[in-house]
Amino acid sequence: MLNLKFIQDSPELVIEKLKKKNFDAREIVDKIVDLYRQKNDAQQKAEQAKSEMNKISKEIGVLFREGKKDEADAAKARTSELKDTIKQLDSQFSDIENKVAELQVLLPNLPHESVPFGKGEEDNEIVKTVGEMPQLPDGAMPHWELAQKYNLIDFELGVKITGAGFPVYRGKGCRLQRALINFFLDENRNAGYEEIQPPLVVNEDSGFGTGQLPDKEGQMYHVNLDNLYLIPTAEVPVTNIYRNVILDAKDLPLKNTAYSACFRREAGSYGKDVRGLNRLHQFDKVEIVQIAHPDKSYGILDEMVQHVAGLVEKLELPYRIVRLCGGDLSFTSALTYDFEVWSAAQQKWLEVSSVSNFESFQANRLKLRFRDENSKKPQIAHTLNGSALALPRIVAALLENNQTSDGIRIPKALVPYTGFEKI
RNA sequence: GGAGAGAUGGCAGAGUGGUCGAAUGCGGCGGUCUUGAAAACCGUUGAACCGCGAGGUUCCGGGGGUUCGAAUCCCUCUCUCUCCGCCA
Repeated sequence: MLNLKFIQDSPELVIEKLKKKNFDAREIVDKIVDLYRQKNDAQQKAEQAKSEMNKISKEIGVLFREGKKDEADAAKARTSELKDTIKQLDSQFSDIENKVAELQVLLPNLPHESVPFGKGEEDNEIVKTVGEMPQLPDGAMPHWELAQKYNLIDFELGVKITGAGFPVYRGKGCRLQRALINFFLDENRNAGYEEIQPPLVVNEDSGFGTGQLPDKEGQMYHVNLDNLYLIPTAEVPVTNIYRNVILDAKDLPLKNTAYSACFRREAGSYGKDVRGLNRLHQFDKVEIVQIAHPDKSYGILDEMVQHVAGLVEKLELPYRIVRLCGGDLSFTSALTYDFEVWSAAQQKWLEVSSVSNFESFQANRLKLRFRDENSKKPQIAHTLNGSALALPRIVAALLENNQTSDGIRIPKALVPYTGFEKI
């Protein structure tokens, strides 16, 4: 969420910048500014009254100790009115504060300067395209047919056991999965990321911290009985490691990587692009997360983009990097680069990674701060994350792009992990 | 699932109605000493909000209550730990 003082100080800037996200913030911002003033007013009055009350209470204490009971009782009489006033001002203050907090959470993050204007996908900016699109042999198949032909993935079985979007992998399909996970984790570790194995289920506070709650509740599976949520990405538990933490500036940037299963309800997205591995309710992903000094976060974003590009290149997949336009940018992100790989049989670009700088948006919610030697006060850090990488669409592209008349070729970098060169 | 205990500063751990934002120890930071370091000694060391400032307010798991006054008493919720049972 955006910092209150910042909204108060530059309301027009907030409104102007959010236009790029096609978000009309005027009404909310105006209300916040107005309420903020009221809040401070109530706070000052309440604090003044409390200050007086504290003073009297202390006096009474002294009087009692000196045995001056009568004087003490007289002083007590003076407090009853003050008590009522405090109660009233306090509730007024907290009412306003709650309202402000409710409104504050409705404002999306401000987009970065470089974010292009636009409504949706079609307005995203293609930063670069790398690699050659393969010419497939006659009779080339989409990955769901290949998966069946080589007995790698059974979608029907998943339906039986759970439902659509929960595929069952088997045999070499499983080994390919494990190979990718290990490959990604090793590559990330070599790039300085510490590996984490987080819980796959999180509480409400964690969901709020990274921005899934309260607004996007419908996207997560909810365990009603315990009021816990299945994670939609390892970003949630990993970033929440640092909730309510004050870090030392010299420890920044902090780099973590984690493999996890991810669970997404994907409500409302049925029908389109859900064939095969294109969109699942459960999938595997290796995530990278960084906690950064605000001055460094954009340099780090570039570094993360470079790192992810390296992974895709080692897998020999044609890809492109896309800078999301304002309309396609997520609620929490300031700048996002999507990685899309070419799925040769589907003749489609598939998103396999999303690398974002959230600046202080998540950190504000998380109360994630760091202490600088120069500044006495802790300040809010920046958070970034990206997929490195999400498996299903990588698998889809690998199967489709590398199919030959006598099997599916495994990219060289992956062979030490799979233990076979061909499926 | 049954029974019990507990939640205090970065950590450990005192504190059971008033000068307690909180003893003490460890850790951190600064200094003295030293060629340097260790040890020892001295000092210092939480956060949020309001205010131009002086300063003020709040925070001892969350919420509510009693009281002039609550870390301390009462109610309630949550969480953690221990033992037993079951179990990967």
